[in-house]
Amino acid sequence: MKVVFMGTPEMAVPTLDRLVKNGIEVSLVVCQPDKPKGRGNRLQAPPVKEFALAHNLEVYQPERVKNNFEALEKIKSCEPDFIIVVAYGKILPKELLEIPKFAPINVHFSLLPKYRGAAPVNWAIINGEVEIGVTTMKMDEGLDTGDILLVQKEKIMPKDTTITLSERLSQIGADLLMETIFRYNDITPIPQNHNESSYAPIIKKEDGKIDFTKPAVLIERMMRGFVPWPTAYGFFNGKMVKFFDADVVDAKGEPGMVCEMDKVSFTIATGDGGLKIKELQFEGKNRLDTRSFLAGFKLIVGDKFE
RNA sequence: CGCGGGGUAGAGCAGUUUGGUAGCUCGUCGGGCUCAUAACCCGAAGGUCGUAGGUUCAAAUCCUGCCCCCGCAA
Repeated sequence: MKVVFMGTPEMAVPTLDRLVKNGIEVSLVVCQPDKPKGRGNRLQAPPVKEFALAHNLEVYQPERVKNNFEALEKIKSCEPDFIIVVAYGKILPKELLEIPKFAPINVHFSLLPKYRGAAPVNWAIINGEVEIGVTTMKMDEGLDTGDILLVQKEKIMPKDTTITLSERLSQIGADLLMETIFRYNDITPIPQNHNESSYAPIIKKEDGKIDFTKPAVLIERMMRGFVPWPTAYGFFNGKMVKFFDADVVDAKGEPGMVCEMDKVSFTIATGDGGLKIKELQFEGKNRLDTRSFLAGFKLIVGDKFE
């Protein structure tokens, strides 16, 4: 069996790894171009590229795939049985989807038709869902609208973050994809019920900004759903503060105000309930547990986060 | 050379502007107290102040190179 793999971030790596380990011929790995990242704006290779290079797979990083004759020809020349797409990052044109002998297959990290789009894991956590999953589908031209092949559900645990949940889902996705292509001829594609669809739009920096007049339960979910980026953040004396972990507790007070404090923790009042902070990070500082933070920071009851 | 903050005891910080005794809140160890506590009291150990040079009678502090960490922007 011969495939072309298209994917970019960490979450796509386990599936590629599984393909290689199962002896599938991956004749081409397509991912987004290296982008300037971090301090110094150095170019950084996406995780899929790192993996591919480490396993001597050919890597191709077109700026765009739409109206890109070269890209089409390059993929076509591989004569793939399947094109496997896991979090590639771009909508793929019809001409590309028609290339593989059997089908273009997408591994999507939600229970379709719910949470179509770029950030299903983040939004599922933020919305307080108790269940998510992985769906493999036969791709069409729409955004995650293709016919469903296989589905695997997964529980969202109370302290799950996008990171912990993504790790699990990416492994589940790898298994599910293998099963999908091995059993492809026995699987009957099921059209999605488009009336029940919902979208998980791409996350913006601003989405992570905490509004302390909102309920504590929602803010706590933001802390888990917006990692590793943009994180749930607020401000203190003009400095950005990121919050990573908190317990929802009973508390009353002006939203944003520190309403309770001891030597190891402090509680911020919100529009409904309080947040007993357990882990946070001030701009320019390291990420700290609250106990360490309070050892060196003179915080008092009445101080206000915005 | 994209912008900025930082590296001081096991942790988190102050001290650097104005060079001159190593400080704070914890933790650790020993002892005491209490029905009890991430409580309180007494005592102790623990530092080549990131690193390499330079200036100086004297450097955590001033100058230069290098290493590492973090926030922003993209």
